[in-house]
Amino acid sequence: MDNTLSVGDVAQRSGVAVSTLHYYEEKGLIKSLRTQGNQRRYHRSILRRVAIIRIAKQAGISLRIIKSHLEKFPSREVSPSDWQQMSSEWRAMLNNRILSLTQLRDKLDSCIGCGCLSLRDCPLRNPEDKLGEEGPGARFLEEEKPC
Amino acid sequence: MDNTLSVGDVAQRSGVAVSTLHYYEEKGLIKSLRTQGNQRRYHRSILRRVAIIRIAKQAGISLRIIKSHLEKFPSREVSPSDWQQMSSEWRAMLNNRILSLTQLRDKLDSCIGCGCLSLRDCPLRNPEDKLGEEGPGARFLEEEKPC
DNA sequence: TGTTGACCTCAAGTATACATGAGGTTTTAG
DNA sequence: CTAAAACCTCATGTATACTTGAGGTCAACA
Repeated sequence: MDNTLSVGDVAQRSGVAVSTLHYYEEKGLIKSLRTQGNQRRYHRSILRRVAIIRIAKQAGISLRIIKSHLEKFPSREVSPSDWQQMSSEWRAMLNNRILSLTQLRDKLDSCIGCGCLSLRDCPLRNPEDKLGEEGPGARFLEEEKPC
Repeated sequence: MDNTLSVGDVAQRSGVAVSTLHYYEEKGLIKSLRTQGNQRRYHRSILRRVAIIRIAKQAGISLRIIKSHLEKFPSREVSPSDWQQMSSEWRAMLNNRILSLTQLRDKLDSCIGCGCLSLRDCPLRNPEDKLGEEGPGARFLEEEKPC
């Protein structure tokens, strides 16, 4: 009761499992102090950190990316302005994702109209829609006779 | 050249790898006829089917879900009206996803304003935002002192 | 002080969605 | 007809994000 938190405490209060906290630590997203007996103890700021991780995951951001953002604040507590910067970056990622999905949906609509999937003309065939699959995923689609 | 397609043909024309087609077949999303020599041969309608799978995946729909939709048209060719029904169902999923992400983004915005993450009040802490994680994911978050 | 619940590490398992490679067969082009 | 390209199956590997379990230790309460 020395105002540090055990894993169990953090698990309960943050809503993630103990095993998940172990995992995050192993992956370098969070850190812990240890008692004499080697048990994890956390500063209260861990809750903010874990909340950030949860939020980012909800937004579909991978742990790898989240880690790279959090690494800017290794042990130091994440300040409001840090958070502000991170969240505005994530906002951009979210916007991209939303945009892609919206475009896809609208294409779907136009295809409901045409009922075609006539691969040559169907907007859904457009290989430019990558939807967040980064990297050179050079997909090449061949032509197809109209339906 | 009997107007059926080999896996290689389908791979090239649909833009998915041969191993992926094998995988889809194993998982029951697609089917093939076989030559005397046990090689896969596909009807041209496979291209539409694979296109649908690709589109749905882009929308973030899992193969399991895609399969369940495609199972309504086991071997029969997917007709325009089938496609219309599927795509309108997927449109709804897309809309949900877009909505969740948009809400998350807006909450992010309001949190940029407050800079807080004061877990009790922060809208981002709201455990109702499940963002497509179906099932009873009963997350319980404990309270936290405001920042 | 005892014992029970919480905690530790490390290995292995789970699920998704494939890719890769070995070892062997089939098809096709010249 | 022959050789290369394409194909086959089956096993194993990869990446992400964890969970589960074994075997053992620590801490808090009565």
